[in-house]
Amino acid sequence: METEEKKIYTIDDIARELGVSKTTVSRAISGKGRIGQATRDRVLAFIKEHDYRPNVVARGLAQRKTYNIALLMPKDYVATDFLFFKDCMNGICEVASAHDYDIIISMVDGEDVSQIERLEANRKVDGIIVSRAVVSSKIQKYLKNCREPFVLIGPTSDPEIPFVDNKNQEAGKELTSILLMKGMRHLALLGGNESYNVTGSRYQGFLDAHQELGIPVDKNLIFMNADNQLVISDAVSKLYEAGADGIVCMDDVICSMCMSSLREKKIQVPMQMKVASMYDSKNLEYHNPPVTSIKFDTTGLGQMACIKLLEILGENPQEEIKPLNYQVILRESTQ
Amino acid sequence: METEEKKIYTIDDIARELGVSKTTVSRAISGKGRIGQATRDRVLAFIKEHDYRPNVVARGLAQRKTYNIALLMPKDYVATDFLFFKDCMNGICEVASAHDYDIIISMVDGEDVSQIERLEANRKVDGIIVSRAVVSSKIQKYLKNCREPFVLIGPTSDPEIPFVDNKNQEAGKELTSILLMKGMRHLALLGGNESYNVTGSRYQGFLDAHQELGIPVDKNLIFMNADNQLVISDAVSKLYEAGADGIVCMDDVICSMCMSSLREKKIQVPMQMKVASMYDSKNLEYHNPPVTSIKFDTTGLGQMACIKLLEILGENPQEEIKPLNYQVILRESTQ
DNA sequence: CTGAAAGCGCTTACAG
DNA sequence: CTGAAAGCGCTTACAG
Repeated sequence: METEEKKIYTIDDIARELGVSKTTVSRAISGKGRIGQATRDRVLAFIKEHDYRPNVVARGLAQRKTYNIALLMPKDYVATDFLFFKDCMNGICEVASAHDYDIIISMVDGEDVSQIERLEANRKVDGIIVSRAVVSSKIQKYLKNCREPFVLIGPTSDPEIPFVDNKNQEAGKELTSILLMKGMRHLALLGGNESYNVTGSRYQGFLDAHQELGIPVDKNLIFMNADNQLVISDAVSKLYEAGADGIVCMDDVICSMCMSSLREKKIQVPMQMKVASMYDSKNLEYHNPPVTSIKFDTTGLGQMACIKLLEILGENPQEEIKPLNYQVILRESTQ
Repeated sequence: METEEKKIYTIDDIARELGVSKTTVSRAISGKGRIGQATRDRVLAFIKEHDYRPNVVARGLAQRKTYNIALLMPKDYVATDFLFFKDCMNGICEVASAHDYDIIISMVDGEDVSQIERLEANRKVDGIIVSRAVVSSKIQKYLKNCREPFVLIGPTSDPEIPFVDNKNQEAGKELTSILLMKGMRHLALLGGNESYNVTGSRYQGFLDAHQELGIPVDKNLIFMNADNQLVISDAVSKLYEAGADGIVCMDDVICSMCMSSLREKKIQVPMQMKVASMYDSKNLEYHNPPVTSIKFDTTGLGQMACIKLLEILGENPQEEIKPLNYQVILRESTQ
């Protein structure tokens, strides 16, 4: 009686074959509404036997949901961020699919909001996850006027915006503490752009460690907005002359530039200068020498972002909200 | 009269306000079916004025389409592939959104087909693009039994499967030929992971060039699975001692690691050793010296994959089907 | 050229 | 506990 090798059942087919109403079938599947145990079992058995899967799109239309989540990614990003995005996406997809949501990706070109407009107009998603590096204040402002709920990955200064972020301050403190405990007394800091929140958090962690151990911070060894080779090269010369015994870099890119400055100036690492980074990347692992750094749980970050969004969407994610954690990895550069 | 600041119109609202039937509105929008010019203009004007956008999900349900395309990505991939996936995704998304399709990503873990099963069961996509590195024969077989149409990015030996691919073998042959014609006679090869198809194609290109020019290949200079700094460093020492006069690296990451090994060992490029890469990246361009390599049009590859799938889905992509090409860029490293 | 009606495959008050 | 009916927002034969 089947037309093809494998018939796709609808809820109507099932209702007819079982001699019940489709209301009943729907209830057996969703678990909502009262239904007799016997009836439910019959329906469920039939469904299992015939491998019936409800049409998610039709359900979505009736419920005014899509079961899709958009992930905003930057159209262009530097190689260093690759690991971050991959791990993050894995985390997001994992929890999304566990809740039968799918991820629609949208590539955002700089501050161009046209792709976001399109997303909103098409109404194919229930919410948006905005990944780090897409988050400019212009984009944030645009999103707030959107009707779509959203979650940011990365810091935000706007208290109304839900976000998830790494424990930058705690991690920065821990890394710094370890260096201090290893005996360094004149730590320099190469900080990133001060307009980023993450810069502030990491800086604070650096200060916290000094304070806790009662070791003074030498302000002359602190260089913020060190986001290009020239500034860094200059800073490295100065801090070396000022007698620094170690350099804490706020991220892997700064650290790479710092390492090549040191190489250029023939300052030996770790003999003449220790180096550590507050953000890990494969690069640092393979540097010569390998660089001590903090490894964040990026997959976990993606998971948390998705969980948070699902909560906003009214789902009840069963996943435990584990605090995001990190590891300090001590490599040759601080030995 | 509006409940919210911005009312979302449905096709019913428009029909009512305009005193026509929703059939008419639908026709004005879709352009299908006969409709008077005057009526159409009225409808279109109203739509524009009120910024009406049809509900894509509802349309999909009626048309039995989803306007979604799945992109299968490997859950884990090495750094080497990062640029490839990014560019590819950009190309795919570009074409897709020009045709009002969205991309749903699905992370495939090795040969685990459960994510593909889920995609199929949920019926949220009209077709699938399978990116390189996901394509195992097991996955191919599974997909052929799926009801979803699909296109592969990367090579396949199955003539029934639609695919797009870079001309890896031809390009590898061309690059190698040029080096041989420049007089090198002892070319070493640093190859990637042998489980990837692309590794085989590039290796074959390397062999083809030698064969065509009647120059023997020295098997002692061939190192496969050279995907980390240690292996590469070791290989570089060996091939140098074995008298190699040039190194062909299968991709940009291998090449970067190769270059830093050479620098460490104080082997001068290009004086003592020529270096070339079978896959370009910004890195290589900015290396010191800049490295000769093959530049593929990866964005174009993604575009073609999407165009091909859209054709299979019965769309009429206006994009021109330009043959995928590559450039050999000769830089200082082989001079 | 235009419209009433049925349908896509579900959900969900409402009534019994 | 169960079902008939209306509805989600569209499309598309069919009839005029």
